[in-house]
Amino acid sequence: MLSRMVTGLYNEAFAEAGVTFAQAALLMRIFAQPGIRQVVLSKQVQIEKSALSRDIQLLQRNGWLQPNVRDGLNLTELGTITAKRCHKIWKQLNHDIRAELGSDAVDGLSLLSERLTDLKHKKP
Amino acid sequence: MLSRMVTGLYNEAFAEAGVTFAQAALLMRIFAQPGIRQVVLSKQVQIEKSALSRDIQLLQRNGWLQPNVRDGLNLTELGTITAKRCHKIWKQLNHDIRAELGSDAVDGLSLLSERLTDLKHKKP
DNA sequence: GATCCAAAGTTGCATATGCAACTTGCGTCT
DNA sequence: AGACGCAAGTTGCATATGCAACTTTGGATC
Repeated sequence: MLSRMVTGLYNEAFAEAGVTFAQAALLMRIFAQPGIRQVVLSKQVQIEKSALSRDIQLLQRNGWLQPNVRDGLNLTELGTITAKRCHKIWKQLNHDIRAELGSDAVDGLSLLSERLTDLKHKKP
Repeated sequence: MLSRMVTGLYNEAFAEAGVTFAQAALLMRIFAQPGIRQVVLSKQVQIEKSALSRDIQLLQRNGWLQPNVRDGLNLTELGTITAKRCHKIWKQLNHDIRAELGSDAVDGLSLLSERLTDLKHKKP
């Protein structure tokens, strides 16, 4: 479906930096919020805590995260470099996508995302 | 991210019929196009052939698909019933979602999807 | 008819994800 | 201090997915 196509595009772009899309998103957020806890992060990215836990372990294995994970997440130097690289790719990618698909379509997605998040906060 | 939320919603709805969102989509398509080949289906739903092959095996294990898969996919009676049930849920769900998120947002998604598909056809 | 090829399908290996059950650790309450 | 409990994290089990390598199969060629 749709998400498969989008994810495919993004993964392709980030492959250059040796990371997947999901990993890139995490790296950038940890970069922006050093010492963040898994619970908080999992809410931000809407990933189940167990899934996140595993993604984190993967980042660790790749040498991007400092070991003592349970007291907050912190990047290694290598991780920091990678995060910065990801951010550059990310900006470029967003730019390209707006160009290719049209700003209106992209904004539509953001709108949808907001409304969904609102729902989540009201309903459950 | 976004797709996680959406997928979550859809899975929740289809859980009632004992199927996941992905499985429901396949069942409905096979219902609409009996005897369809995996290659064709994989293009329609934009799933890699290997992933599809496994999804198909799963449908078989659940007793929804007839065994001789390599000569075209056909539902069993049970599968047909399930597919119909899925279709009902699907219609309901789309209706609800338009109501909750607004038709404009949903239409925006469709637009995006079209443009992406166009891209796929031009580029590669 | 035997051979060989390209397309279809499957399998090995890896990531990403969710739910439910379990573990751990820290703080509270008595 | 000691027992208890909740919140954070982890682990078991399952689906969903992609890429690359392999197998199978139905035809086309000769």
